[in-house]
Amino acid sequence: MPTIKDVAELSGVCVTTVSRVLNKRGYISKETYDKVYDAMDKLDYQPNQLARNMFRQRTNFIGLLIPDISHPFFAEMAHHIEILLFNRGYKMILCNTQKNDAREQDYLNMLRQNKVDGAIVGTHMLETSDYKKLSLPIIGLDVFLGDSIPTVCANHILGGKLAAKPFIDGSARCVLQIKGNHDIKSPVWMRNSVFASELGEHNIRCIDYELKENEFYREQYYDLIDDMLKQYPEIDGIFSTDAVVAYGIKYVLEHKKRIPDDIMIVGYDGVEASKTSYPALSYVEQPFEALSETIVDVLLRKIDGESITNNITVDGIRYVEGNTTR
Amino acid sequence: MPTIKDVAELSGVCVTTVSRVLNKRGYISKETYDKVYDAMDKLDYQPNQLARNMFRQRTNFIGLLIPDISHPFFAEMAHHIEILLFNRGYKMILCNTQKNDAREQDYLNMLRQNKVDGAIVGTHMLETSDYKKLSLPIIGLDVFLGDSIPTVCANHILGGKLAAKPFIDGSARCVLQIKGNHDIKSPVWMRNSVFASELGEHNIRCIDYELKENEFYREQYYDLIDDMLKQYPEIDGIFSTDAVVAYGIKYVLEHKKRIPDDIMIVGYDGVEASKTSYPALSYVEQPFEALSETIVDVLLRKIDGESITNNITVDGIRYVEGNTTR
DNA sequence: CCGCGACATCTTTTATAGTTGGCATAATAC
DNA sequence: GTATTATGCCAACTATAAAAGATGTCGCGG
Repeated sequence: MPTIKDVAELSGVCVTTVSRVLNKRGYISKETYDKVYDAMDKLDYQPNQLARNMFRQRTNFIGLLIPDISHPFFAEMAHHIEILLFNRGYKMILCNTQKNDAREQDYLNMLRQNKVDGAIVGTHMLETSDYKKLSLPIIGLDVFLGDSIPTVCANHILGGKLAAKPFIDGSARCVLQIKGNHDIKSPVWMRNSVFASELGEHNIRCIDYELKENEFYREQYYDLIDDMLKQYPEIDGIFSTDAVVAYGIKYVLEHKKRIPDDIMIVGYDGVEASKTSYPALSYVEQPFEALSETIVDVLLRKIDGESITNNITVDGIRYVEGNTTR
Repeated sequence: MPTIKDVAELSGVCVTTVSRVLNKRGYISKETYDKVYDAMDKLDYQPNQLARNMFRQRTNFIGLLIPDISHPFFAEMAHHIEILLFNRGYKMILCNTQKNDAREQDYLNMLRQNKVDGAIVGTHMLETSDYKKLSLPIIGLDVFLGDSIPTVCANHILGGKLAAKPFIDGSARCVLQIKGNHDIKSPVWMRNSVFASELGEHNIRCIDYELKENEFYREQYYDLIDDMLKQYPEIDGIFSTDAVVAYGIKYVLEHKKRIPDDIMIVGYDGVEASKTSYPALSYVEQPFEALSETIVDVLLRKIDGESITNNITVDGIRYVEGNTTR
């Protein structure tokens, strides 16, 4: 690989002059400029970013720490975030923690050692103090990581209300709510409590099932729904994320119950699965683009030195009516 | 951020000794070793990888170049690849090209400039020469990138045969095959030609539709199926990737046709969608784990200097019988 | 026509944070 | 007395950036 030195030699100037041509700094004569560019073309020279980064003390790398990229919610977020970061000159290091705290710690150390400029964190098994001491611009995606770290999330209070309404309007009597594992401190659980209390106000029974920490493998969702519906045959509604209710629809249809007549189903998120289901799923859609824009915007502002510590709720969550509700 | 110098001062030894402790090189007494580690703990010291990488001339970074992480096939591959890379001490830079050649070129330049040790490429809009001149260990994931770059893929010839069999066994008469855009040089198209010729041998008509270059937005699949089924009402079978046939099932059910009695459907890939569909999809499953293992293994061997240029077909593709075939 | 400042152009030097090799210098062990 | 262990010191090295310095040219006033 040619270095700036090779370019300097070939074009007959000193290294600094080449550097100044590259960075458009100081005075350069047209003649020198052309000579340098000719040499760079001839050598197919690409400046070494490692050296640049070392000097500049910044890398334009951003870490994305999530439990699992194969989960559609995170894949969708990663998709949008990557586009926005790319457009603003940043590169993304993908870190899947697999909900494993050792991996999470390893990745955090790696990110520090590699001097990433910032991180977007959508998981945490570690203590908030572990994040605080990173002294790195961080944004929490749907997770609380401590006082000084802003959390960006959709309006999950409204989300919970929107999800409850079709069950209320459709006169449900007993709704199964399958929730994520609440050991993680996250604003998304708001939707679960709001959902339950909204139902309660209308005297609709709400059966809560909280997924265990290791119950995030999606193959387990089907069996879980089987268990719950056998234990509570009176259930006539299911509310959970798209990924879970996708198995719910399959289960209900396979057991010859009618949707929405016998059982109503409402999803949360608005990923691919909600668009391909038949009957068409009624779901609460998260504002993926707005979330991503806010996250990237706030993170880059933090990187540029702005002090932002307050949590941010992004508007745009909405209910999409399908045929799984009455 | 503390540097190796700070650690040296606090522990009362010289920088060289700290470096020796860090890299387990030369003679170090237990006493010094402990002193240095104490100081590192106190300072919360993390070695600067930029400086290390610069000296070592390698970064342990791998670029993953794919069209779109929100596509379930790539999300699933990325998931497995990331785990394998992490376990072997490598980090992943995620590069979504969005099937845009300018972005692809930008990303390739970035990867060179940042001195990644290698790349896994699952897309290409550029010329093979653009990849060749990178002089970087690269593995093609389901794409041909030129003579010197090995391509890893599943056995798509067998895949095509497996996909055709249920249509033959179920006495289909006219099958719609929706194919990806063939402008990209890829071994996956083998399945399409094998599929068509297998059907041909049994006098089953095969209507091919090739997606246009810009027709990879999944929202368009539904309308496309609508068009095709209206144009050819005699169609009694559909074969395409899971992502496409997910919309196919929805469409067929919405139009009150019966699956598999009126229309048989077979998917390809074996992503999440194939597991949640009702009726349960019959599909050809790609060996995601074996593919990922081979890709990572071959790439890391190339990085370690082995010369590997031959393409590799991974075994393990199989047909999973569901209820969308007779 | 000379002196001086302003400006253009390019070079020298130092810095980024770590690794490594060579060599010097002890102390300890056998 | 010599081999081994342990550590320090210095310089060279990775590829680039930038502050400071050197040199040259030009215009203008005296």
